[in-house]
Amino acid sequence: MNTLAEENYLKSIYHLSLTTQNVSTNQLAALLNTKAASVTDMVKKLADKQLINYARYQGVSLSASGEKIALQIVRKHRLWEYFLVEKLHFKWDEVHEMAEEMEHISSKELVDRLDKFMNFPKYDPHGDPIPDSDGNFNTHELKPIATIGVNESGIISGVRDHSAGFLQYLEKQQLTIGKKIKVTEIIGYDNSMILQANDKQIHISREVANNLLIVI
Amino acid sequence: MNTLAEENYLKSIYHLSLTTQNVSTNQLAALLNTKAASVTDMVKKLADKQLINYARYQGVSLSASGEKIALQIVRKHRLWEYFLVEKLHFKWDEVHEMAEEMEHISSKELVDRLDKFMNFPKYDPHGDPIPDSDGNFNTHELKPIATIGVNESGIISGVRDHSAGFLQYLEKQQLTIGKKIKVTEIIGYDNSMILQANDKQIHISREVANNLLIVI
DNA sequence: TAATAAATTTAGACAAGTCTAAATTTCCAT
DNA sequence: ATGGAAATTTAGACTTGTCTAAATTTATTA
Ligand SMILES: [Mn+2]
Ligand SMILES: [Mn+2]
Ligand SMILES: [Mn+2]
Ligand SMILES: [Mn+2]
Repeated sequence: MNTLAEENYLKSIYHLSLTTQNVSTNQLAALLNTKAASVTDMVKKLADKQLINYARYQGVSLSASGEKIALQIVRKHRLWEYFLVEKLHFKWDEVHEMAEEMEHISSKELVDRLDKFMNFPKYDPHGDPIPDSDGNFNTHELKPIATIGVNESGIISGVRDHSAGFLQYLEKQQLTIGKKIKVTEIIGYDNSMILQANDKQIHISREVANNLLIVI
Repeated sequence: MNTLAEENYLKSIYHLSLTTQNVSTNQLAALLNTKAASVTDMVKKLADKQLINYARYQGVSLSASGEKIALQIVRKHRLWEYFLVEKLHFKWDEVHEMAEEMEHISSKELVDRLDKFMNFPKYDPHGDPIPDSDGNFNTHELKPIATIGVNESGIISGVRDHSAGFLQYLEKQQLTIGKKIKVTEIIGYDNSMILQANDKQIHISREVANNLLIVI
C-alpha cells in the first residue's frame, strides 16, 4: 500500500504533531535523519496521496486517512515492543530498533492476533499507550517529576526521552514503570531532586526530572 | 548489511540449488517474478560482494558466505511460520506471505530468542527443516507418495507444492503432517492412488501423489 | 519598514532496482 | 559441422528516495 519511507514519514509527522500543530520541514528532516530538500519531495508525494495537508512554506499536518495509517504503525511498533519484552525477555532499552523494523510488517490480521495473544496490553514497555484495532487509546495525564513539589508523590508512568542510555540509567536506579515516588527535597542550587522510592533516597538531576513522567 | 532485494535473490538461489547445481538466469527470473535482464544485473552485484560464484552465461551458485546468509533467512522464514501457526493459530496455508516479510527482520538475537521461546522446533508447519543458530538442520529422506507401491505405507512429512490451494486441499482431506498413510490401490488408467488414512479411503490424483512427501 | 537571517523549495544529480529492445553466446538438431 | 532457437547479457531508460547547491520565501530585528 504505502512504501517503507512513506510509513516512516507519516509516523514522524504523527509524533511531531503531538506537540506542534503544523510540522515543519526542518523538524521532519531532523527526526528522520535526512535533509530538508528530501522532506519537501516526500511531503509533496504524501500530499498528492491525500495523506497529509501541505501548503508550501507552511508545514504539514496529517489528514484523517494519514492519521489512521500512522496510528496503525504506532500500534504495531508498541505491540511488537511489548512482545519483545514480555515474551522474549528483552530489556526495555533493547527493543526500539527491532520494533522500527517490525512495525512495517503489513498484515493487519497478524497484528490483531498478536494483540490477542498478549491479552490486549494497554501500554508498551515505556508506558506509551497502545492504540487498539480501531486506533483508539488511553490518554492519562502525564507530567514530568520536575513539575511537582516537595512532599508530592506519583507513579512512574512514562518517559520523555526514549534513548537506551536514559532507560539504562533508570533501570539501574530502579526507577521503572509502576514504581511509586515521592519528592522529599529540591536542591535550590541546581534544581535537582531527592526522591523517596523503593525504600531508598534517590538523587536525580533536573534533566532526569524533566524526562521522567508520572501520573498523580 | 544486505538489501531486501539481495536477500531475496540469495534465498531463491539457495532453494533452486537444492535441485540444480548451477542456477540459471531464467530460473531465477521465474521464481522472483522478474526479468532475466534484472537478474543479470543483480547477479553481478552479488558476485562482486563474493556471495555467489558467477561466470557469464554459466549460471550461479552460492559461495560459503552466501549460503550462510541464505540459511539464516530460511531459518527466520520457517521460525516465523512456526510462530504464526503455533502461537497465533493461523492455518498452514495462511502464513507464507507474512513470513516473506518477517524473514527480513535483521536481529539475530531476536531470532535466537524466538527459537528458544518456541522450544527449538525442528520443522516448520509444512514439514521443512528449521536450521539452527549455526545453520545446521535435519535432513530426513523424503519421497513423493507417487514413488511407493501398493501396500506400502509412510508418514506424511512434507509437501513439494507450497501453494495455498494445495495446502487447503490437503487440510480438507486431513492429509496433514504426521498422518500415517498406506497405498491400497493404484488405478492404472490415470495412475491415481487410493490411500488408507484416518480410517478412511482417500482417492488422490497422480499430481497430488507427486507433491505430497512421506518418510518411510 | 527594510535588510538580513533562517527556513523552505527548486534544480540537477546519483544509486538501487527494475524494464524493454537489441546484441551476443550457447545449445541442439539436423 | 552448422544454422536456427533459446538463453543470456548489454544498452539505455525509468522510478523511488536521496543529496548538494542555488533560488525563493518567510521571519526577525534594527
Ligand atoms: Mn520505540
Ligand atoms: Mn516504546
Ligand atoms: Mn513459506
Ligand atoms: Mn514453510
